[in-house]
Amino acid sequence: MGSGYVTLEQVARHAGVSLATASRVLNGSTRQVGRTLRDRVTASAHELGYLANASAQTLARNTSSLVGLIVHDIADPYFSSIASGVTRAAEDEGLVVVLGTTGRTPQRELELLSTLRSHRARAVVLAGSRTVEEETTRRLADEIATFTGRGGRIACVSQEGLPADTVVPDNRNGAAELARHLIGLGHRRFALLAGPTNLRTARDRLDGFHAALSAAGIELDPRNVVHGAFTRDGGYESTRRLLAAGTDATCLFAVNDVMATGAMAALRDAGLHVPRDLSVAGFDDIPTLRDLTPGLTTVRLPLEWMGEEAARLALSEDAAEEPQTVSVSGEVVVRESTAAPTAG
Amino acid sequence: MGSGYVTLEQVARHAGVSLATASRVLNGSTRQVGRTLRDRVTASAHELGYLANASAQTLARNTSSLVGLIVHDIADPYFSSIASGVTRAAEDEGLVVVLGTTGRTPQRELELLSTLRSHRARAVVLAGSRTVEEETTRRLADEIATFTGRGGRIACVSQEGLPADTVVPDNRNGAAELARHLIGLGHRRFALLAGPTNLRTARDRLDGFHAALSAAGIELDPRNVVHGAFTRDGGYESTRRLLAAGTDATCLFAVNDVMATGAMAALRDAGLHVPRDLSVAGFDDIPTLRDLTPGLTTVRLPLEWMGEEAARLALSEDAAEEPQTVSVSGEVVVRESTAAPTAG
DNA sequence: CGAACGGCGGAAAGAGTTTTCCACCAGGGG
DNA sequence: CCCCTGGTGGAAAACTCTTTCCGCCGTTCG
Repeated sequence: MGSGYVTLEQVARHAGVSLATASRVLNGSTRQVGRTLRDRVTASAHELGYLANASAQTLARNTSSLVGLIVHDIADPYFSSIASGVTRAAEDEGLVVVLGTTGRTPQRELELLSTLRSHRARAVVLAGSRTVEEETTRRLADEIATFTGRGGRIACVSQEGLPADTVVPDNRNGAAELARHLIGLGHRRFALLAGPTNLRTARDRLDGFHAALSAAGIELDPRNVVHGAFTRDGGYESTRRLLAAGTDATCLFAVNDVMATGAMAALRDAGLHVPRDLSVAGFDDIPTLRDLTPGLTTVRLPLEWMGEEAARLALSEDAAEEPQTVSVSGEVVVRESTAAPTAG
Repeated sequence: MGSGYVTLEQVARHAGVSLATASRVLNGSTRQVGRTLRDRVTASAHELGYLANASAQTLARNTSSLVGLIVHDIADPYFSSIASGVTRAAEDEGLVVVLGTTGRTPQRELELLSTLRSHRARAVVLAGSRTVEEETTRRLADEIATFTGRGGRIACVSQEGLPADTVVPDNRNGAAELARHLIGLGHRRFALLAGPTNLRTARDRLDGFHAALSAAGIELDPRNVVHGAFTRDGGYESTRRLLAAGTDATCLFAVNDVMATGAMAALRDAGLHVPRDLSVAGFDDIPTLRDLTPGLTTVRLPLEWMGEEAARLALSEDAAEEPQTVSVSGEVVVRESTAAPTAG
């Protein structure tokens, strides 16, 4: 019946053994089966083309081989790098990755988590920065609690403050170190492409940058801080607004690389030369963007590694009582998009 | 027992109805349930926090809500763009995407397909070019036949010749059109970054380009055709070899954008200016690479759309007897990386 | 030499749904 | 007044495995 699928029972019958024995030979590992029967079963299974029904196994074992991966947008190289690490780690363990994309909708994130729960996913990696809004964070925390309460494991990338293991880049220090480097080049007037106001990651990078400026006694003109989408086009748009309003900055810091890319495009379109007219720096060191010219000065994050590490955390058996946090520091990578400000 | 999960039976008992009724209210749609009981059931389900067990449903219904997506490398923007389209289409249907990465190993591709079969995936999208090798293609075709024979559906992106629906870019014509444009600019001596010798996509683009040259009476110096990996680093390396051997070409065509990116980097490192010293063109129009400078002349493929379309094909109910092929044509996009050859 | 034991095979009880069939009830036509 | 019909609820089989428990056999210890 079952649309042509061979069942374990058929294999057992073909081999002349019981269901239990067939199961023990082909899947279960707990108990030994005698050489003779073992061979008969494997031969039958092979001959009939048996393939275990994963759903039935999940149901019977009450644990699946699924690992969830939730990202905002898989086409964004930031997330696809993380995804690459996650899949590598999961596939190493013989697990299967379920990919969900939120499109940056908190509601969708909850739905996905619930779907994964209904599939009894063994673990979930949640990538993508949280907003600072109380309400959605609380609901997400609830959903996470339910998930872990049911025996699932969760790890987050870049989302501190949730009740789960977390791999979190040191955004503040990375941005601060970058700021110090730029100050060292001689810059004093900065413009900031700050991203969305409510995005945690954006805010942390901003804060770190700002703190370093303050420490150096540098004021930041509020008109030089412009908010916009966390995307390439957001960077482009923000930069146009900045230029339209007129700016005295000699250096522009975009809180991520894709925004910086948009900024460079906008500057180019405006006939400005980087770094001669304006220095530009980003954050993340997206691999695909390493070939931009001029090369983008940025803060390198080991994105694939972060994905791998998150997956490892989520899959580790030693369920620590307290959520662990792995902090990863960024490394300032100096390229040609930044230079000393031209005199004047 | 079941690690805290609420079962349908508990809901039924709580609502004072039978299992069948509860199932009909909460999941099945075939039959009507009276208003009173319906409300009681939904109320109980909500109160107890019921969430259906997807594995049990898959088992009982004998069809799952999983859609497989197999790519070579999710960090490659080519694949992540396609993946973005596939996930969008799948999520629109309320389905869940299972992501598998092959690392370009044919063996791994077979394993993944088998895993997806064991999960009773409803459909699979297979992205990534095939090699021209008979043996692996045959085995893949076998596996695909088994899959579809069991009621699954498969669609391929960019892999003609398999027994499945296919979305295939018109690589030959795209490359030919690009060649004609370049010839129109005045180029006569071309160098080709040809990618791996055994990769179907690479070969088709090569052939199309070559055909257009021949049609224009242009000879291609075999020493100007260099093979290498289909990656950014492959492009870099191939270009270095080309330069080391010395070349008289005025225009370099890389069979995909990421190789072209590597080529531009290598040229830059060699102190050559694009397009003054050498024009460069690619293929794909990867979104993330649109901000390179100089802008890369290339052939645009609607990658996300191709992923969506493949998913739609794989999910369409009207299982046509014969595999369908959707051909998508590329559009030459002219940017600054190509120019007329400098006199001399 | 009897009893305890260790190893291995099988029967059967789940795991959580869906779905088929049957039963019941009210209403309408003969 | 009886029978058939249409609508609704329930009992139970099915889906495919895993795993517990039980029984059998041949050893080995006391």
